[in-house]
Amino acid sequence: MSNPFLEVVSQFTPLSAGSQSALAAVLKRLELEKGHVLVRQNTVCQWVYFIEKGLTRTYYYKDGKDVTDWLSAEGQFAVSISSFMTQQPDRRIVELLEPSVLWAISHTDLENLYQQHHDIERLGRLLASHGLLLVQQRFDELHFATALERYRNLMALNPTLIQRVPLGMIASYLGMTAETLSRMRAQI
Amino acid sequence: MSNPFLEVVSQFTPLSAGSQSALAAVLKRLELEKGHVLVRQNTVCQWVYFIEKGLTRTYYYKDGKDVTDWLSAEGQFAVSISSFMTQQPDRRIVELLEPSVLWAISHTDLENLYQQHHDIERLGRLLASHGLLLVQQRFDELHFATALERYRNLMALNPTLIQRVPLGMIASYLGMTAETLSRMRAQI
DNA sequence: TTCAGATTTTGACAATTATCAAAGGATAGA
DNA sequence: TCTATCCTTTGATAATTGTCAAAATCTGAA
Repeated sequence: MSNPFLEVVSQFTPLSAGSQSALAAVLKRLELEKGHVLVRQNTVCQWVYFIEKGLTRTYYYKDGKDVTDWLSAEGQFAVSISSFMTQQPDRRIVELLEPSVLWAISHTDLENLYQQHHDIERLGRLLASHGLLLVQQRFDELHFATALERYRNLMALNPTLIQRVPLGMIASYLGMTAETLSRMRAQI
Repeated sequence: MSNPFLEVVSQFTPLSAGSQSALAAVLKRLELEKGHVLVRQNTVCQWVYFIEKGLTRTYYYKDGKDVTDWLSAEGQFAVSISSFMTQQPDRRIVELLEPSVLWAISHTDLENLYQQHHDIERLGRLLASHGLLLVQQRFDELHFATALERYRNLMALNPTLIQRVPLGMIASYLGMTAETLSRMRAQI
């Protein structure tokens, strides 16, 4: 199994040879430069992207201010979740923070695969469940943690992100201003 | 289709007659009094509950303080999500805020149904996806909204909750203290 | 109906975090 | 190498929200 996407997802559930080749047949490999926009504002997200190499940021504008919603790196997925799931436009923008190698599947292809392969439908369920847990973890962190606790948490769980992503975006990701994060970093 | 659970879930995806009866065969109807604990602290959540009538609260203790994580009413589900999905103990407690009529499915039964019925696996995927959207909505709200915005949002989206749930729990659900919510309510 | 206990409100004050502004550093292209 | 631009830091101040305490109100059981 030479495809990194198949390697990662088969850790969620084993896939039959047929399902693997059906998936491989619709996967598109992309090499894109830093700054490339995967999903434009207020459009329908038609693709889900698996990151072989690189880094993506999902963000939106709230009252004119740039809010970093999500960051994804190697082995993870980048997508405007609500838009992909509902096939409705969404304010979320997905862009590359680094030159990246991605594997893309279209919504249409994925729906067809779900219809035809029970094990791929299962994979979809497990990936959605896993995504739910990730969002819940971030929600918990925001729910009653101080700015310092949130920063410490990120340092513990994902220290490399702090080196790869500009401070202002990390701050926004953590729900605080760049000034607050800068001060926190100074006093640790 | 006289089962309220089947009526609601069939809005996500149509189920074959066989899948419907297989689901009906493992569903257990429960009538429980207010205050009943569905999921105890630090135990594995073995059941997912569909609410025909009533109201549940999911909460946990953070630094000795009671944090209301989620509220579910008629037509929704109550579960300690991460515990149910991972089958690991979790700090979340699920209790009834009102006398309730519930339909329960065990994790084991559900896994078997997923194996045997592609359309139930699909239902699971769609319910997980839908849950993901709900958590994401709450996350967005917490991310860069003020306490007043969050309260207004709840009044707009779910005004009945405010009448059915004690103020202190609503405040915690919204990520603020009871005093702050009380003051907000006074000045509107 | 009455009362004990729980919940909500109000007040005074403190802590946290945001905002605005300006200075200091880093970075990439000419 | 130089410079324009962007990013980060620092300072002063303001706004928001939390904490602690006490009073007011509500609720349910005897």
